Amino acid sequence: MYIQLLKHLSKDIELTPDEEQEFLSILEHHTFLKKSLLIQPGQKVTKEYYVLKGCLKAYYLDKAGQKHILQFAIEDWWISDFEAFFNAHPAQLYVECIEDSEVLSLDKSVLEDLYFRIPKFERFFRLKITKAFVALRNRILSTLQKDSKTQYLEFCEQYPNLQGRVANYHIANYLGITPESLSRIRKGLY
Amino acid sequence: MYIQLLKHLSKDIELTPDEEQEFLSILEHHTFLKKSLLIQPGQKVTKEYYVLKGCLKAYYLDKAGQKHILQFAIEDWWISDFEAFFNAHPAQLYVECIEDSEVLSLDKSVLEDLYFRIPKFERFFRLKITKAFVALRNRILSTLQKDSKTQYLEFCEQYPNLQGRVANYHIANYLGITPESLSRIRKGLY
DNA sequence: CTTAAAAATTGATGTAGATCAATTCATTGC
DNA sequence: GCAATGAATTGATCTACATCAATTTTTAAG
Repeated sequence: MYIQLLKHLSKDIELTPDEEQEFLSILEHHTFLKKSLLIQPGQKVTKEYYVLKGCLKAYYLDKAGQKHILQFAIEDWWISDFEAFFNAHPAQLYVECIEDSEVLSLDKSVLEDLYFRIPKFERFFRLKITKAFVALRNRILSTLQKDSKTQYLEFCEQYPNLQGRVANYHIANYLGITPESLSRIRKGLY
Repeated sequence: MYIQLLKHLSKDIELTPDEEQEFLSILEHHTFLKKSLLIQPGQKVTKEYYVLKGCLKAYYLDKAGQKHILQFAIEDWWISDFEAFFNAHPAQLYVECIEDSEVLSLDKSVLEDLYFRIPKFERFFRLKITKAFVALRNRILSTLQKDSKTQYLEFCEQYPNLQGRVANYHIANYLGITPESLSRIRKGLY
């Protein structure tokens, strides 16, 4: 069942079968329908989610009512309002299913317990957050440096599994441009 | 001498005097003149730097020869090409002193040794990178959401110690706008 | 103090991408 | 299979900020 997740862990740390079992035992399995909200602004965020199946987005709704997508997540990705999760602040983001989805949830306090018992997991999540940091750094470099067309092409290259699966207006939103502009970019104008 | 740094550590972890000494013992002290390069593209990056005194910037030079500043660092900040440092890739960034500076360097392999001996330090750097991740997330949210004027005002609010100390054209570059535009923003136009 | 170099400002003009308003195309539920 | 709703496209116009070209102000070095 969770071979996928064990393989995911093994990319960064080596676990004994017992440790693997211990990790699996602290996860909870959930299924959600499309449009379900896993997180809403104001809520306490005690969980982060590993996607077994489906597709989700994390977005911010600004004062003017504009959505801004910060992250997508499909199979084998983690998603949450990480700011809120890490700092025990109220959520600022929505996390919503774009497709019917199946996820495993990991509770913060249970995880912190685990860190003390098996420091290897602290290492795992340090490495994970480090990669996320690098990805964001590169995203900022892109926005500073590249025009929208290049950013779109790089997005398609970097996330070939999202292109086609996620609506174009979502991608446009993620890239910080309008659906109209993205349409023209895809037509080869600009 | 390094009270500042010990205080910095104590914000996130509690150390015994022995552990504090052990940490200090693995650091190296350096002084650099303004314009010195601590890191250049292509180099191996084995160190991250804690700023005791002075001011530095980390920037990327794109194919068109344009600079893009990703980070400033003043007293009590860490700086490096973190992508290269974490992933043992060749540097993509320059790290350069904007002022004469005094830094402590921390070597990656020595640090990883330390993680095994004292897992508390793995925790410390996990928390550090987590905060850096959150800061980047908020920076992306800003660029998606806010006009240049708002971004500039927020920059001044968030880094009151940098505003005034760092040249405006550096700040403009960091924000991804031209010095001309920043000048007009500061004049109240736009 | 003087001069050169670096930084900031100002004005005129250009442009990528936004916005607004239809229109067409695709998907979903009945 | 047909509305109805959601998504994508197209065209006309607008705007925040870029670019280019001087000019002025500030800083630093001899």
